[in-house]
Amino acid sequence: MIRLVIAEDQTMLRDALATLLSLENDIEIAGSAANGREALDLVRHHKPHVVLTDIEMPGLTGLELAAQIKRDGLETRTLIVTMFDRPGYLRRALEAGVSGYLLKDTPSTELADAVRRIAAGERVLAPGLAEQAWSAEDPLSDTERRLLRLAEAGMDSQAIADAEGLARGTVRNYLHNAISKLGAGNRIEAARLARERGWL
Amino acid sequence: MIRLVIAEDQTMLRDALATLLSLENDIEIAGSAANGREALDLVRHHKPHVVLTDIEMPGLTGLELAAQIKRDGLETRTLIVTMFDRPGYLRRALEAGVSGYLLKDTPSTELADAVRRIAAGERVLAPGLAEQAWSAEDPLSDTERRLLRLAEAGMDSQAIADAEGLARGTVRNYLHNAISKLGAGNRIEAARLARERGWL
DNA sequence: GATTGAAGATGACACCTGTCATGCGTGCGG
DNA sequence: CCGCACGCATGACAGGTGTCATCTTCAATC
Repeated sequence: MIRLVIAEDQTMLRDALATLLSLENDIEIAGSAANGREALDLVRHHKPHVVLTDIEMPGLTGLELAAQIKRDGLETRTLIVTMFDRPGYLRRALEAGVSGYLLKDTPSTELADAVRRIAAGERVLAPGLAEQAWSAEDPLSDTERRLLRLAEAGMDSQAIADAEGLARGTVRNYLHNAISKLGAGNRIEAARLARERGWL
Repeated sequence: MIRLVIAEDQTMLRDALATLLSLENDIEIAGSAANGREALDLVRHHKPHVVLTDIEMPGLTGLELAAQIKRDGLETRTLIVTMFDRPGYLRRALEAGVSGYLLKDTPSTELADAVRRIAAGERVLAPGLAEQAWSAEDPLSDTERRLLRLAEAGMDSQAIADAEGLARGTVRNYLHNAISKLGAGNRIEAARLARERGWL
């Protein structure tokens, strides 16, 4: 019997997946969580064989959840199920030590099978994503990424500088670096490109 | 027996919902589609009592699907299930003549009930969204909306002017109008605000 | 036919951005 | 210890942006 914890912030999908998987004879749902923090508590308490998790969740992302489970030294393996086929995400997922990475447009019939294979110690990757994973390294530094996110929200250089305790000119330097690394023409395009590639 | 067609572009959620709802004794899945065009074909062919559809789908959106069903004079009622609680969406949905509007973080247990009530001719709205619907009218003109979308992608005023056959100054005037209507500080913030409210 | 109003254009001004050269500390490997 | 990269800052310049007053068309309306 495979013990499974589900973490997914969309209630409807979470419920549906739980119902679906509980129909399998060899899978038992130990619990389901609407955010990463709850999921971590459930994993620590139930020590399931597999945790099936979304990436983008309030509080703690699925990637951070996976990393924390590793750090705790738990045996629980992580299966990421996400909407995004952005190259950067898969790379960061593998670095976080996940055992599987599927897209939300995988047929649900393959899901139970993926859970079984992961419980058995195999690695399951969405087909066609494997090579793409190492295609382009994320060129952004942490600071560039952080400032780009603020710029994306519409803050001007001065506002970003105030928020980050930097000088206005320094903010523009960082954004300039990000823009040129990404081959963009301005901060808006840079943010868009970075987001498309999963670097934001 | 309620005949139901499902339209949802995420395979996993589509499958899961179909499985879930087919467990109900009084509901029968006549078909499921991954985009609006397919859904329209299925509806025209099967004439189901209810079509459960996402909004954002490739090709034909759920709102356009609902409007087309009305135009065809079919009896099929539409139930929108979407991620977004943007006020503009609900307003446009009601204008398109839908019978129900639920969010994807509704518990899936309420879904079958919503389908039944819609089949019975009732109207089902996500709680708390009802009043919000008419809260803020979309203040943007079509041109402002179009130019704002281009600006959002990172194009500068000159590039937008070239693309739209306008003068650079005119583009800036339109964006200025959009910015001030939305109470934003610049075009980036304006685009973000408009998108959050469902006006883009 | 005169009036009104919307859509688009122009020009001017202050301010913001992108770019680049340069300077200053701090820490780290040789 | 020296050098040197790195993070951060400064100043300057060209070009982009936000704002506003004003003008021209052109179609709708009275």
